[in-house]
Amino acid sequence: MARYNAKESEQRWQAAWAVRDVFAAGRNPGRPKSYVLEMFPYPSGRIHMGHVRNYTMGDVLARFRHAQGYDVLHPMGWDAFGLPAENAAREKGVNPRDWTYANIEAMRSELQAMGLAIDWSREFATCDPAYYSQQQKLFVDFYKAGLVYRAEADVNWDPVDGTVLANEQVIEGRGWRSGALVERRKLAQWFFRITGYADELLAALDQLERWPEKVRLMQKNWIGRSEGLEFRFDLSNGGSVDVFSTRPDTLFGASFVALSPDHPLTEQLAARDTALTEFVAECGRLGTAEEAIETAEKLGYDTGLTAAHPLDPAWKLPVYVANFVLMAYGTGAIFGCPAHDQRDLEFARKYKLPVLPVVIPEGADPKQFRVGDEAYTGPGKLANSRFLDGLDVAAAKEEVRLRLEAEGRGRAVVQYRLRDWLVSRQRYWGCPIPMIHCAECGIHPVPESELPVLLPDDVRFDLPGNPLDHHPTWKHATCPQCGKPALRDTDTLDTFVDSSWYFVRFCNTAAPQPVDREAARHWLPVDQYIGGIEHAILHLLYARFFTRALKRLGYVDIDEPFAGLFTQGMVCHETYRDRTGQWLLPEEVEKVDGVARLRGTDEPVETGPSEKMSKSKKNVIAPEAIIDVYGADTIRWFMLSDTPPERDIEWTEGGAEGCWRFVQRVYRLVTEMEIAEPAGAEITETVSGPALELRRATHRAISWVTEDLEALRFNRAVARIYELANAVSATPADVPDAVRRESLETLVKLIGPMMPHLAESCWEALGHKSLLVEERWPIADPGLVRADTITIAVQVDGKRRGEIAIARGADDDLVKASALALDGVARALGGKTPRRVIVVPERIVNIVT
RNA sequence: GCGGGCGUGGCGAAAUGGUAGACGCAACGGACUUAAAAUCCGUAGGGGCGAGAGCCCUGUGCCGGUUCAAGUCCGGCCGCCCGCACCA
Repeated sequence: MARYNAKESEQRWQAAWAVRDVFAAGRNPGRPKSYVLEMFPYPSGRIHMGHVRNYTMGDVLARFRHAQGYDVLHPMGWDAFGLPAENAAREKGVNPRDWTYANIEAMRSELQAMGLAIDWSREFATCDPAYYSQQQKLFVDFYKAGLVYRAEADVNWDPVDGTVLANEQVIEGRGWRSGALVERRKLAQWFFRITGYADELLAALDQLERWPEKVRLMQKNWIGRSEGLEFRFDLSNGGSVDVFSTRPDTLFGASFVALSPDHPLTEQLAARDTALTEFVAECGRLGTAEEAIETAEKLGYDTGLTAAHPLDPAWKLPVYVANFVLMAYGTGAIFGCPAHDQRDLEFARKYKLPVLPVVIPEGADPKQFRVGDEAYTGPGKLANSRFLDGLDVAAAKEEVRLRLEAEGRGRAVVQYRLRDWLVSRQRYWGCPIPMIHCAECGIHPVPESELPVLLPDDVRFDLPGNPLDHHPTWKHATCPQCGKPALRDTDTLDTFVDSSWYFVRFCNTAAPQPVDREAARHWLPVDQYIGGIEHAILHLLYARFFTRALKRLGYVDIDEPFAGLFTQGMVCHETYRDRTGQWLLPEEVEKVDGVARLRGTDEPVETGPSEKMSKSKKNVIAPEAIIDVYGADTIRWFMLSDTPPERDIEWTEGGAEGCWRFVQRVYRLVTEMEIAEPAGAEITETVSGPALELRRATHRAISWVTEDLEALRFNRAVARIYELANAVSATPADVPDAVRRESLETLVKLIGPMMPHLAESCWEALGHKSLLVEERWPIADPGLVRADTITIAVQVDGKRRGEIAIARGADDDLVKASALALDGVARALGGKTPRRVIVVPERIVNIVT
């Protein structure tokens, strides 16, 4: 029996594709283009199952488009800057660059072993000077266009690692690597002005029709737009404070003003008030951990100041410092209206402040309406509010706005939750920020003629802090303005900057400027982007911002980088523990009659739920090991089968074996069915019976698989292919060879994008000299997709009582008569006369009594 | 708390309002084999009747509704998962 040798075949076909350079992104006049991209990997050292799933899906789409006659751009690169390389340097004494490039080598060969249809000529790593030097040019362009600015900001400072951390690197108030309590520090840092695009980024979400609704919603919430009024309270000390409110209509329900502990006025007051200083420190200690926030009591400190009500200067409100007021949102100060805001209510109850309802729900009596434990936030009519009484909420907001604007005391503003993007990192292994600080004349960009600013190789990692900063010579430069000695910026850019435009660079990786405008115009936007949901906000939002900024600078002419986005699910596996509770690797466990034991022993093993593969729980399977045993096609087929691509998939040994069996089965089908008809023969005769059935199954499969691949429903495409394989297996011997050849060649072509090596071997076994990868996608014959005899169910009162086989397009009366003639129908009717017979053509008959 | 998603056989799952469970995994019965593996054929939601062909009842988290017809639409519960979270 012919056995398919995956290892041999895969190497052979990968070499054949490379020789013909079939995946080079060509540009042929008249052909449509398709840019297929998966999120590029961080070169951690080994590919994992998540990569395999991600790149398999993208590869299927790229190959499918290629077969359909598109010019396909399907590139690969490396998101190669970042902390792990530097940590490896600190821990193992290796150079971050050597470590990174060695990892890239290892991972590239693993990806190549998967047989990906990638244009490797466009490969680059973000740590290549050729890439980051272009990024430095972009940074300078951004700076000149006012898209970059430097400002003092409260940042997360890790005192052990001696660096700023991104918000996502702070876990429960501690640095993710050092475990040290993160401090808040005021530091001068570089920011990208993403908030300038907040409105555009929000509005354009509606146009991203081929994005998951979930991601659009997450971005919408993250941007967090709210409209309101910003206005001034005059204080008893002669000063004033601005507040922001989305509910200015409730102004007559105000009972206090509250400042953030970080508000400048708080600082000013604390300088002369040690009790306040202590209160502020206590607020700081409570931290930002989520549970702390959830359970934290509302705490306030009465400053002793009063604020004059903006609509009645005689009315004085107490001014508190309150722990729940955030400096980072609005103005860092609020007015409290306890009746209509839950937080304000809790605060008012604690400090015995008035709770006056000013919005009365429909039907309630303004004199009777009271607020208990829950603030009323719904609609209603204003009351207890002087000239606002009787207005609805919207009208009252408008009235208050007009009054305060007329007095020059307030203005309508739009607030966003989104903050500007802090891009400075006190780290070595990143793109140096090309700026020079001159003590004499200020901050200047490095002149273009002096770019790139290269990372030095001779750095020490045995000292805490930023290696660039304590390098003996690197930071010393000359001021481009006045020529005096000056200092380089020793910070590097957040690695999310690197990944915000790599997809643009792929259009022409050799361009001497950041973007080859002509190539970018041709290939962009990315038609289908595929990656994990974990990037729903950060990377995808930054890349959207970057694209708009690049457009403003004239580099690209699109607003949105990714026309289609698909977020795939995670790869999971059961977890195992031994008697002492230690995690076990799957290969340390064997199952005998469904009972898990430590391999080669009687030691019982506790099997846990299927969870995302992770090193900490040891429930990982190395793709390399699977490819080694079964080959790349088997692992690819597994990733596409059974589970819808957006859901989490569970890796099982049994499933992998099933896929392997199918690989063998297809090969057997092709090699064992003896076909006299030569390759390329046409079906000339009209066929009937089983031969016609096989032709129908073949063309239905083409139609369905094509639709499913278009919609990225890989699991359904797989099921359709199994159906076709089953139909081919069941073919009687007397079916003409030409028909059998058609079904087998179709099967092979449909499998092509998913299991490309197997498909090439089968194509060859069918007598072809060409490469399957250069063949066109099959086209279904519509006449064969639609059967001319169809089976429809017959119901009596909605219950199925039989079925009839009838010609497509048969007259309703004939359908009705055939249905009524069924034994089962007569039995169910039991002599009753039908009141109605509903015939839905080609669907169903329902007889109603 | 707010927002979103999901509940279908032993498991992963299919199903434009129209025959629920396609397809796969696991399982069971049989064939082939000295034996095993591989392969092939067959069974299979649950319950019942029948020698059998087959027939009947019931079934998509729970309760109700719309409809000739509901896994699918509507209302109300229950459970799980994800995101955000003192955002004024």
